Amino acid sequence: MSVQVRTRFAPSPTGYMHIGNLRTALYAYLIARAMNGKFILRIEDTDQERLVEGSVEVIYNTLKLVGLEHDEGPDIGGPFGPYIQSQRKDVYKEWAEKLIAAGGAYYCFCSKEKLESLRKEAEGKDAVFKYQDPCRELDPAEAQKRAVTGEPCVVRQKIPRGGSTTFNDMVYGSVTVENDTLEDGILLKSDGLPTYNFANVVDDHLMQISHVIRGSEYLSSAPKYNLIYQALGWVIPAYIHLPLIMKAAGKKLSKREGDASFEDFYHQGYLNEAIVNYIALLGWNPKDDREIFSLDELKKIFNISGLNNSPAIFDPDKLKWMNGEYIRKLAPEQFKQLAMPYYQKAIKRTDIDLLKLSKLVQLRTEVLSDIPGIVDFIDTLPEYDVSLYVNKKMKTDPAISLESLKLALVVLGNLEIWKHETIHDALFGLIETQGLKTGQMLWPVRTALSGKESSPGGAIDLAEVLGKEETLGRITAGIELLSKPS
RNA sequence: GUCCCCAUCGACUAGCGGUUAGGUCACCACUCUUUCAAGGUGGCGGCACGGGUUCGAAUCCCGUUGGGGACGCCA
Repeated sequence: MSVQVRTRFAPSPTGYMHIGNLRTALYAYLIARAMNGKFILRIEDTDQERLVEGSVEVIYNTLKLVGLEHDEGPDIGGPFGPYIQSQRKDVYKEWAEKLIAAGGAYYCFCSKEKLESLRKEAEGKDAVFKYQDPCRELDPAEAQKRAVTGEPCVVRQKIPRGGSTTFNDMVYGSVTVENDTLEDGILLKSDGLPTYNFANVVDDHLMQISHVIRGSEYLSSAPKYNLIYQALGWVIPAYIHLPLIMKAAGKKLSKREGDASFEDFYHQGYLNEAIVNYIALLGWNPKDDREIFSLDELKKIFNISGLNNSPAIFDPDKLKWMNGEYIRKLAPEQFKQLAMPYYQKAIKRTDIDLLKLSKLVQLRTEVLSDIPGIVDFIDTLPEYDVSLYVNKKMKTDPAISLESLKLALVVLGNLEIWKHETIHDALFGLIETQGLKTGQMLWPVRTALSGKESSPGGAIDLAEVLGKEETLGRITAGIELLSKPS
């Protein structure tokens, strides 16, 4: 039996693309691709109150940015459309009526206010409100009559009394729940739109979704959905529930708690490839020791058996490391392109060879937003203390440094051609003739040029990038600083 | 409160009855080196606890503890 594998990503347009959501999308996509199936995008906008304008675009943009191309969806259509739930109202109504006819649901005429007050009352008793709906016992024919005449009502699921429901999950195995712990949840709201509980079942069936992939927060309600499938005589899809991604300290990863959306990371200077790679490994592993995977590679090797079932904590440190790996792999020109906006923030001078600079900065960048801090000395020499010239390992102190700088100033001043090689030869010539330790010359020069404890490159690199004039100026400034009586 | 799920280094994880419990991040040391990075080498560090089952348990079962989730006219 070879049924077409079809997976879907079904986000609600309620804001930004959460990292956990993205990972769900990634896995759904990878499972589809690995099994030669289709990946469908469906927008679950049945809660009109939570809609956030522009969030559908965020979803499209994010998926596009990270390369998760869908085969069917609102924007590109497909044989099972519409793919936006708010446009499928009639479909849900039709199936709700069929479900009622099949004995799997009933009309409920209880008011929202009544339920709310009952719920509030229960809260005080340290127990959770479980509603015994009198409408469940209504005569179906009469109930239907009332509904048809326009009396406000909802449709509730009719959970069988007694017994238990078991379902199988490809990650969690077999899960059994006593029916009596389940509630007669609302399937169709009074505004005629379905709740998730109903819409996802109807759409997954109608859109022929073979593998339902979603976060494990749905694990405990999955039996309810199965009851609907059964009542309607539908084939139950394969379930793949995913462990949740948490923040440190056992807190759920959320927008409130910090930077948990894809956009945030993206704007901070994380590369989308690195983000995808990192989250792919949060809850899945390839069974070997490799960790760096492109999306194309993942498409080939992703398999459900590598899925993990315990919650994972999102580790920003490891993401950072991985991002650094991706940055280092970039071609220098590519890096320069990506770094450009950050250079523009920190460097106003126009005489800097940014490609040369990039070669120095690239190795030292983990996140693109590090860049301004790395190159902040380029435009203007920071004020620094004489103590920077003291370095035990380099065997330098202010006195030696002063001598070295004076010598360097002359030799470099005489240089006709200003490039790495000539600067190198000039300085090393000096080191040899003066019998200096390498560091005794190079450390003072590097310090004078950067005014910083550490810099993206050594003395020669910095001199080359800064240019002759600026180099001589900064060395002169260093000499002045060191000549001042302390 | 009720129900469901989970449990290997600080973090991500490999392990699926017999391993010196492996890898990666982080951390530390050393090394390379004209700083810092990057690279190389090494180190630190773990099977939550208690019972079983078994010749033998990280691995199987039960309980405890801890963590997470669900219990909305949210998804």
